[in-house]
Amino acid sequence: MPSRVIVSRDLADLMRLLAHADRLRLIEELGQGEKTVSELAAALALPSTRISQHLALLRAHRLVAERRNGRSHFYHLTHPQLATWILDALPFVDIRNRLGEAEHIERVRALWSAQPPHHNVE
Amino acid sequence: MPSRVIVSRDLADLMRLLAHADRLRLIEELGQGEKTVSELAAALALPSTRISQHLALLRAHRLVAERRNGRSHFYHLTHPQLATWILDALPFVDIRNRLGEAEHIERVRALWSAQPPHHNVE
DNA sequence: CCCATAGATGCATAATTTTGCAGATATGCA
DNA sequence: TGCATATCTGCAAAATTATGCATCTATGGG
Repeated sequence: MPSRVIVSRDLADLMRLLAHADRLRLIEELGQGEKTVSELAAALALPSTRISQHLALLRAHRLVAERRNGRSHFYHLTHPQLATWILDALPFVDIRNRLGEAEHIERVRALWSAQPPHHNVE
Repeated sequence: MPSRVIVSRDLADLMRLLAHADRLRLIEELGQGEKTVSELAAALALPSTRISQHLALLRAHRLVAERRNGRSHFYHLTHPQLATWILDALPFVDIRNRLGEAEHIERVRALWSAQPPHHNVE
Protein backbone atom coordinates (compact mmCIF):
# COMPACT_ATOMS: atom_id res chain seq x y z
CA MET A 1 0.00 0.00 0.00
CA PRO A 2 1.80 3.07 -1.33
CA SER A 3 2.93 5.73 1.07
CA ARG A 4 1.08 8.56 -0.60
CA VAL A 5 -2.11 6.73 0.03
CA ILE A 6 -1.22 6.22 3.65
CA VAL A 7 -0.35 9.85 4.16
CA SER A 8 -3.51 11.02 2.49
CA ARG A 9 -5.41 8.81 4.88
CA ASP A 10 -3.70 10.38 7.86
CA LEU A 11 -4.41 13.83 6.56
CA ALA A 12 -8.00 12.91 5.83
CA ASP A 13 -8.36 11.71 9.41
CA LEU A 14 -7.14 15.06 10.61
CA MET A 15 -9.51 16.90 8.31
CA ARG A 16 -12.40 14.79 9.44
CA LEU A 17 -11.60 15.76 12.99
CA LEU A 18 -11.75 19.39 12.00
CA ALA A 19 -14.85 18.98 9.89
CA HIS A 20 -17.22 20.08 12.59
CA ALA A 21 -18.10 23.64 13.46
CA ASP A 22 -18.15 22.98 17.20
CA ARG A 23 -14.74 21.40 17.18
CA LEU A 24 -13.30 24.24 15.15
CA ARG A 25 -14.70 26.75 17.58
CA LEU A 26 -13.29 24.68 20.39
CA ILE A 27 -9.86 24.76 18.83
CA GLU A 28 -9.98 28.48 18.18
CA GLU A 29 -11.09 28.96 21.76
CA LEU A 30 -8.13 26.91 22.99
CA GLY A 31 -5.87 28.86 20.69
CA GLN A 32 -6.17 31.59 23.27
CA GLY A 33 -5.02 29.39 26.07
CA GLU A 34 -5.95 26.65 28.45
CA LYS A 35 -9.63 26.33 29.34
CA THR A 36 -11.80 23.99 31.34
CA VAL A 37 -14.70 22.03 29.97
CA SER A 38 -17.28 24.25 31.58
CA GLU A 39 -15.57 27.41 30.38
CA LEU A 40 -15.68 26.00 26.88
CA ALA A 41 -19.28 24.95 27.28
CA ALA A 42 -20.19 28.46 28.37
CA ALA A 43 -18.22 30.09 25.59
CA LEU A 44 -19.81 27.98 22.87
CA ALA A 45 -23.19 27.83 24.55
CA LEU A 46 -23.35 24.07 24.27
CA PRO A 47 -24.08 21.34 26.82
CA SER A 48 -20.87 20.31 28.51
CA THR A 49 -21.56 16.71 27.66
CA ARG A 50 -21.21 17.59 24.04
CA ILE A 51 -18.03 19.51 24.68
CA SER A 52 -16.71 16.53 26.52
CA GLN A 53 -17.46 14.24 23.61
CA HIS A 54 -15.72 16.53 21.16
CA LEU A 55 -12.74 16.86 23.43
CA ALA A 56 -12.52 13.10 23.78
CA LEU A 57 -12.24 12.85 20.00
CA LEU A 58 -9.63 15.56 19.74
CA ARG A 59 -7.77 14.00 22.63
CA ALA A 60 -7.81 10.57 21.05
CA HIS A 61 -6.00 12.04 18.08
CA ARG A 62 -3.68 14.05 20.27
CA LEU A 63 -4.79 17.44 19.04
CA VAL A 64 -5.47 18.54 22.59
CA ALA A 65 -4.14 17.43 25.94
CA GLU A 66 -5.54 17.53 29.41
CA ARG A 67 -4.24 18.79 32.71
CA ARG A 68 -6.28 18.08 35.81
CA ASN A 69 -6.45 20.21 38.86
CA GLY A 70 -9.04 19.42 41.47
CA ARG A 71 -12.26 18.66 39.72
CA SER A 72 -11.45 20.84 36.76
CA HIS A 73 -9.92 19.48 33.59
CA PHE A 74 -7.91 22.06 31.72
CA TYR A 75 -7.46 21.49 28.03
CA HIS A 76 -4.90 22.96 25.67
CA LEU A 77 -3.74 22.46 22.10
CA THR A 78 -0.79 20.16 21.72
CA HIS A 79 0.20 22.22 18.67
CA PRO A 80 -0.82 25.83 19.28
CA GLN A 81 -0.05 26.62 15.63
CA LEU A 82 -3.02 24.50 14.70
CA ALA A 83 -5.39 27.38 15.46
CA THR A 84 -3.61 29.77 13.13
CA TRP A 85 -3.17 27.16 10.44
CA ILE A 86 -6.92 26.73 10.41
CA LEU A 87 -7.50 30.44 9.93
CA ASP A 88 -5.08 30.33 7.02
CA ALA A 89 -7.75 28.35 5.22
CA LEU A 90 -10.10 31.30 5.10
CA PRO A 91 -9.04 32.27 1.59
CA PHE A 92 -10.25 28.91 0.40
CA VAL A 93 -13.76 28.95 1.82
CA ASP A 94 -16.47 29.36 -0.69
CA ILE A 95 -17.53 32.96 -0.40
CA ARG A 96 -20.30 33.13 -2.93
CA ASN A 97 -23.09 35.28 -1.57
CA ARG A 98 -20.62 37.11 0.65
CA LEU A 99 -19.31 40.66 0.67
CA GLY A 100 -15.86 41.81 -0.42
CA GLU A 101 -13.62 38.83 -0.14
CA ALA A 102 -10.37 40.27 1.14
CA GLU A 103 -12.01 42.56 3.66
CA HIS A 104 -14.26 39.77 4.75
CA ILE A 105 -11.30 37.56 5.52
CA GLU A 106 -9.66 40.32 7.50
CA ARG A 107 -12.80 40.96 9.43
CA VAL A 108 -13.13 37.31 10.29
CA ARG A 109 -9.54 36.91 11.30
CA ALA A 110 -9.88 39.88 13.61
CA LEU A 111 -13.04 38.43 15.02
CA TRP A 112 -11.34 35.22 15.98
CA SER A 113 -8.14 36.62 17.33
CA ALA A 114 -9.86 39.21 19.44
CA GLN A 115 -9.86 38.10 23.04
CA PRO A 116 -13.60 37.91 23.58
CA PRO A 117 -14.28 40.30 26.51
CA HIS A 118 -16.43 37.79 28.29
CA HIS A 119 -17.93 35.77 25.52
CA ASN A 120 -20.89 37.89 24.71
CA VAL A 121 -19.00 39.02 21.65
CA GLU A 122 -19.46 35.74 19.83
CA MET B 1 -26.61 33.90 14.69
CA PRO B 2 -23.16 35.10 15.66
CA SER B 3 -20.57 35.48 12.97
CA ARG B 4 -18.02 33.21 14.58
CA VAL B 5 -20.49 30.42 14.34
CA ILE B 6 -21.08 31.17 10.69
CA VAL B 7 -17.41 31.23 9.88
CA SER B 8 -16.76 28.03 11.74
CA ARG B 9 -19.49 26.45 9.66
CA ASP B 10 -17.84 27.60 6.45
CA LEU B 11 -14.51 26.31 7.58
CA ALA B 12 -16.07 23.04 8.66
CA ASP B 13 -17.60 22.69 5.21
CA LEU B 14 -14.18 23.12 3.71
CA MET B 15 -12.66 20.59 6.06
CA ARG B 16 -15.41 18.11 5.33
CA LEU B 17 -14.58 18.46 1.67
CA LEU B 18 -10.98 17.65 2.43
CA ALA B 19 -11.82 14.84 4.82
CA HIS B 20 -11.44 12.13 2.24
CA ALA B 21 -8.21 10.49 1.19
CA ASP B 22 -9.17 10.33 -2.49
CA ARG B 23 -10.02 14.01 -2.63
CA LEU B 24 -6.81 14.96 -0.90
CA ARG B 25 -4.83 12.92 -3.40
CA LEU B 26 -6.78 14.54 -6.17
CA ILE B 27 -5.90 17.98 -4.88
CA GLU B 28 -2.25 17.15 -4.47
CA GLU B 29 -2.27 15.74 -7.98
CA LEU B 30 -3.79 18.95 -9.29
CA GLY B 31 -1.26 20.91 -7.29
CA GLN B 32 1.14 19.91 -10.03
CA GLY B 33 -1.00 21.31 -12.77
CA GLU B 34 -4.05 20.82 -14.87
CA LYS B 35 -5.16 17.23 -15.44
CA THR B 36 -8.02 15.45 -17.15
CA VAL B 37 -10.41 13.10 -15.42
CA SER B 38 -8.89 10.04 -16.99
CA GLU B 39 -5.37 11.11 -16.11
CA LEU B 40 -6.49 11.52 -12.54
CA ALA B 41 -8.27 8.20 -12.59
CA ALA B 42 -5.11 6.53 -13.83
CA ALA B 43 -2.90 8.30 -11.32
CA LEU B 44 -5.06 7.36 -8.36
CA ALA B 45 -6.00 3.97 -9.74
CA LEU B 46 -9.68 4.60 -9.18
CA PRO B 47 -12.70 4.27 -11.47
CA SER B 48 -13.22 7.50 -13.34
CA THR B 49 -16.81 7.61 -12.21
CA ARG B 50 -15.57 8.00 -8.69
CA ILE B 51 -13.13 10.68 -9.72
CA SER B 52 -15.94 12.45 -11.45
CA GLN B 53 -18.07 12.34 -8.35
CA HIS B 54 -15.31 13.75 -6.20
CA LEU B 55 -14.58 16.47 -8.71
CA ALA B 56 -18.24 17.41 -8.82
CA LEU B 57 -18.12 17.97 -5.08
CA LEU B 58 -14.93 20.00 -5.19
CA ARG B 59 -16.32 21.96 -8.11
CA ALA B 60 -19.55 22.71 -6.29
CA HIS B 61 -17.51 24.37 -3.58
CA ARG B 62 -15.27 26.09 -6.08
CA LEU B 63 -12.07 24.39 -5.00
CA VAL B 64 -11.42 23.28 -8.54
CA ALA B 65 -12.52 24.58 -11.91
CA GLU B 66 -12.96 22.98 -15.28
CA ARG B 67 -11.75 23.81 -18.75
CA ARG B 68 -13.06 21.78 -21.63
CA ASN B 69 -11.27 21.01 -24.81
CA GLY B 70 -12.73 18.48 -27.16
CA ARG B 71 -13.95 15.57 -25.14
CA SER B 72 -11.43 16.14 -22.39
CA HIS B 73 -12.23 18.05 -19.24
CA PHE B 74 -9.18 19.62 -17.69
CA TYR B 75 -9.35 20.39 -13.99
CA HIS B 76 -7.23 22.76 -11.95
CA LEU B 77 -7.20 24.20 -8.46
CA THR B 78 -8.84 27.58 -8.16
CA HIS B 79 -6.37 28.32 -5.34
CA PRO B 80 -3.10 26.57 -6.10
CA GLN B 81 -1.90 27.38 -2.58
CA LEU B 82 -4.47 24.96 -1.27
CA ALA B 83 -2.18 22.04 -2.04
CA THR B 84 0.68 23.44 -0.02
CA TRP B 85 -1.57 24.57 2.79
CA ILE B 86 -2.72 20.99 3.14
CA LEU B 87 0.82 19.71 3.42
CA ASP B 88 1.43 22.28 6.13
CA ALA B 89 -0.89 20.20 8.26
CA LEU B 90 1.54 17.30 8.37
CA PRO B 91 2.99 18.36 11.71
CA PHE B 92 -0.46 17.96 13.23
CA VAL B 93 -1.24 14.44 12.11
CA ASP B 94 -1.17 11.87 14.80
CA ILE B 95 2.09 10.03 14.36
CA ARG B 96 1.88 7.48 17.09
CA ASN B 97 3.33 4.23 15.79
CA ARG B 98 5.46 6.10 13.28
CA LEU B 99 9.18 6.69 12.93
CA GLY B 100 11.11 9.88 13.67
CA GLU B 101 8.56 12.63 13.37
CA ALA B 102 10.54 15.45 11.76
CA GLU B 103 12.25 13.21 9.23
CA HIS B 104 8.99 11.53 8.51
CA ILE B 105 7.33 14.82 7.66
CA GLU B 106 10.21 15.75 5.38
CA ARG B 107 10.07 12.43 3.65
CA VAL B 108 6.36 12.79 3.06
CA ARG B 109 6.59 16.32 1.80
CA ALA B 110 9.25 15.22 -0.66
CA LEU B 111 7.10 12.34 -1.72
CA TRP B 112 4.21 14.58 -2.59
CA SER B 113 6.07 17.37 -4.24
CA ALA B 114 8.12 15.05 -6.40
CA GLN B 115 6.75 15.06 -9.91
CA PRO B 116 5.79 11.41 -10.17
CA PRO B 117 7.79 10.14 -13.21
CA HIS B 118 4.85 8.46 -14.74
CA HIS B 119 2.73 7.55 -11.79
CA ASN B 120 4.16 4.20 -10.99
CA VAL B 121 5.91 5.93 -8.10
CA GLU B 122 2.75 6.23 -6.08
C1' DC C 1 -25.63 9.02 -39.33
C1' DC C 2 -23.31 5.67 -36.25
C1' DC C 3 -19.95 4.33 -33.10
C1' DA C 4 -16.46 4.88 -29.61
C1' DT C 5 -14.49 7.70 -26.13
C1' DA C 6 -14.67 10.88 -21.98
C1' DG C 7 -17.37 12.33 -18.42
C1' DA C 8 -21.46 13.46 -15.66
C1' DT C 9 -25.64 12.14 -13.00
C1' DG C 10 -29.18 9.74 -10.33
C1' DC C 11 -30.18 6.43 -6.98
C1' DA C 12 -30.44 2.82 -3.64
C1' DT C 13 -27.57 0.56 -0.20
C1' DA C 14 -23.94 0.47 2.97
C1' DA C 15 -20.90 2.76 6.14
C1' DT C 16 -19.91 6.73 9.29
C1' DT C 17 -21.05 10.47 12.36
C1' DT C 18 -23.68 13.18 15.37
C1' DT C 19 -26.71 13.87 19.20
C1' DG C 20 -29.24 13.26 23.32
C1' DC C 21 -29.71 10.93 27.33
C1' DA C 22 -28.86 7.85 31.11
C1' DG C 23 -25.67 6.31 33.96
C1' DA C 24 -20.56 6.19 35.73
C1' DT C 25 -16.28 8.55 38.11
C1' DA C 26 -13.73 11.52 40.64
C1' DT C 27 -12.94 15.43 43.73
C1' DG C 28 -13.77 18.74 47.43
C1' DC C 29 -16.27 19.99 51.31
C1' DA C 30 -19.48 19.91 55.32
C1' DT D 1 -19.80 9.64 55.26
C1' DG D 2 -22.97 12.14 52.24
C1' DC D 3 -23.64 15.49 48.76
C1' DA D 4 -22.84 18.61 45.03
C1' DT D 5 -19.85 19.79 41.24
C1' DA D 6 -17.28 18.73 37.02
C1' DT D 7 -16.58 15.60 33.58
C1' DC D 8 -16.58 11.16 31.17
C1' DT D 9 -18.56 7.03 28.82
C1' DG D 10 -21.89 3.99 26.55
C1' DC D 11 -25.57 3.41 23.54
C1' DA D 12 -29.39 3.76 20.34
C1' DA D 13 -31.79 6.82 17.17
C1' DA D 14 -31.25 10.31 13.60
C1' DA D 15 -28.57 12.55 10.10
C1' DT D 16 -24.76 12.48 6.69
C1' DT D 17 -21.59 10.43 3.40
C1' DA D 18 -19.66 7.14 0.40
C1' DT D 19 -19.94 3.61 -3.14
C1' DG D 20 -21.31 0.91 -7.01
C1' DC D 21 -23.95 0.66 -10.88
C1' DA D 22 -26.93 1.88 -14.64
C1' DT D 23 -27.94 5.57 -17.57
C1' DC D 24 -27.39 9.81 -19.98
C1' DT D 25 -24.75 13.59 -22.63
C1' DA D 26 -21.27 15.58 -25.47
C1' DT D 27 -17.54 15.31 -28.87
C1' DG D 28 -14.84 13.55 -32.76
C1' DG D 29 -14.14 10.38 -36.54
C1' DG D 30 -15.46 7.60 -40.41
